[in-house]
Amino acid sequence: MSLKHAILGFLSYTPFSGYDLKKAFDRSVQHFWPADQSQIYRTLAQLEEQGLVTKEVIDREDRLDLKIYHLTPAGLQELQDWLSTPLPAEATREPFLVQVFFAGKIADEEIAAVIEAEIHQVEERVAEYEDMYQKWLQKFPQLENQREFFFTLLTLEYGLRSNKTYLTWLEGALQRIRQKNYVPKEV
Amino acid sequence: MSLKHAILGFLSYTPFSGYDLKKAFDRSVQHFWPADQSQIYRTLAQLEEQGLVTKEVIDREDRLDLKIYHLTPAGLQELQDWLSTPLPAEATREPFLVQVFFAGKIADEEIAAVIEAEIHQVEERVAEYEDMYQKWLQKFPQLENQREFFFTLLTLEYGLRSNKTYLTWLEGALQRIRQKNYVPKEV
DNA sequence: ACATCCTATATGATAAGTCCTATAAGATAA
DNA sequence: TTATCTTATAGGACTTATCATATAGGATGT
Repeated sequence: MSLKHAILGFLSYTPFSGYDLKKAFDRSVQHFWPADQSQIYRTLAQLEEQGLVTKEVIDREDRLDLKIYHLTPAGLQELQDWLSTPLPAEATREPFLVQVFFAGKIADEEIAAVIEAEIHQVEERVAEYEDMYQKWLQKFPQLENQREFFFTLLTLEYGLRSNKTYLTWLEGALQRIRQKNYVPKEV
Repeated sequence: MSLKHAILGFLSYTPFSGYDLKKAFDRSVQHFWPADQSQIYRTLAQLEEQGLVTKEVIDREDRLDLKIYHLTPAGLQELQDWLSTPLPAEATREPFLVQVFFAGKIADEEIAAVIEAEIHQVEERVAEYEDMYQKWLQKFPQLENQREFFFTLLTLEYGLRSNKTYLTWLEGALQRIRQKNYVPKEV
């Protein structure tokens, strides 16, 4: 489970409430590790049980208690162990490829429409990443901890590159379907 | 759930037993939709309840009963509806990117080793896909239903292209880490 | 004044998938 | 002969994640 380690990762920078963790996920790793709000709270409870984080309860009189989670030394150790251990080959699930795989069962115009819809989604994603990347590039020279942000930017760079490749493939596929050119390419 | 639709997809070609479905998954879509054996049986039971498949029980005397599943007209309709409906943007989970994202918390040599391990995995995958692709290319001219196989090959082509892009990114990242060059690139 | 949104935490139900194990018999290898 | 592999189906326990909903107060807008 990476959610656990992603939470430890965020807490390794600064303590967080569950609520702020959710916002941190949505702002940064959402594209490769989305996190459900309720799952964050449940995972925090687990991490506390395991002694990897501690809970600081802040009594705010009128308002609800605020719960701030802190990384423990054991938590930092667990994070670093996980970060430096290669993961077993994962199985990505890509339902869109399942659609393409069985597209022989529907008409060309139908699969073409599905591919077009996918192209629009990917184009939006690429534009969004491009935007994020430019913003980071501008901020970068003034940053302390450039090494830390380098890794953040690496993941964005991956998002950009992989989605651009994806887009190229999608566009090529669409073209070949429209031309009724069902002959595979030499790759 | 795509497993349901992938099963309907296979059954749209020919009836299958649960056991043979598992083999079909492992031979073809395993890289983008792996299927657990017990889940296949459970999903087949569900599909039968929903009237999308029918079960033919073959009594083989000494041996265990063999259960062959057939697609119903409703099953074919469900498959075609699903195939021609664009999917909502999915959230891919990529634990490796989580590792890279938080790699600032470990030493360069440690993250470099993790990246190297990933490179090896991806190289193997690319070699495997290249092999599969060449085999298909040779078979292709003699095939009937070239259009159907075109879509199969498209997914393989995607696997090749995306993994090659991934490899390029991994190698670039490794190089920059080794050179302690933490400056982002213009993308 | 009323509605809606934001902050903030949390539970119940369900879905999807994994892992382990059980059962049963034929085929193959050492 | 014994062990392992392949064929063949299936249930139990568990994990991970999602969705809906509940509670509670503050802030903002119309």
